[in-house]
Amino acid sequence: MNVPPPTSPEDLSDVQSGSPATPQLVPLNPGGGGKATPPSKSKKGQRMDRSSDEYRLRRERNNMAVKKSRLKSKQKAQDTLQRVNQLKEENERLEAKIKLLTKELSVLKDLFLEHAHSLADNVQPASSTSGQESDAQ
Amino acid sequence: MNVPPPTSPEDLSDVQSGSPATPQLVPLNPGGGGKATPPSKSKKGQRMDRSSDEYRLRRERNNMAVKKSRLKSKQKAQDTLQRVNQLKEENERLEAKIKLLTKELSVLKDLFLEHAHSLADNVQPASSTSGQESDAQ
DNA sequence: TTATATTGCGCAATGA
DNA sequence: CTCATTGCGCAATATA
Repeated sequence: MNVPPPTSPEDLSDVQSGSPATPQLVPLNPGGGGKATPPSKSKKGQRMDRSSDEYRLRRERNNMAVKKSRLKSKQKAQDTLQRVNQLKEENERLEAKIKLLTKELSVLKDLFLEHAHSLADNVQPASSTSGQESDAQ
Repeated sequence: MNVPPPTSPEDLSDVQSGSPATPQLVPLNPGGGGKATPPSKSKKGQRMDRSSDEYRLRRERNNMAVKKSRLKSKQKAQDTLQRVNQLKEENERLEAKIKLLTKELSVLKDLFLEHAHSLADNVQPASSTSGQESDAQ
């Protein structure tokens, strides 16, 4: 994802002032040769001067983009966290409901058993006293 | 948690040196005032030279700490994401169970009604033909 | 006060 | 080319 300076990390120096105005910048020449603003400006391939307004503009834009991206990232993280809480709540709700339903079922089954006994006492002697059932996974 | 420079966001820095030999120096004078470097040598209180080995050491350590901290942060985020999936799964499981229980309940209730009708036909003439019930929230 | 942990920010390389 | 991401270093803070 990131490639550390493969051959030579030439950059450096900047340090600018945060508030006032003293962007007195540094010269910094590329090769040392004469070409300052040659005819064919191949602005690519070169590290570009930090003084160039082209450079400054690009930097500022990137800074904005970075800020935006990070904000977005942070937002997403927060949303995810919120989602966790939401899901936890819903989980509790569901478990409560399960508990309720289970209890209701239990009551009905008991009634059934009771009734079965009545029937047994009245019409049938006794065969098997089972009223169990298994729970599904 | 964090306190963004309320009055002046002075920061800006950077300058990463790829090569060991770098900076020649950056004076950096306070503004004008009187106490710049008080009588004795209070190595603190000032911005410290970037060439000091003390400085370099501190920087390197901080860089390590930053790296560590960010790694940790990233880990946590990932865990949170995983937690979301886990909760979503459990939620589905619970909903399935609810569905099952609801169905079971429905069956039992129908049996009850059926039975009730039988009883009515056998022992009781007829009172009310209602077999409705409401569902609890 | 010192040491480490967090956080915001700019830079540059790289991905889209 | 422009914008979005991401690793990294710096410095200001926050914690310990």
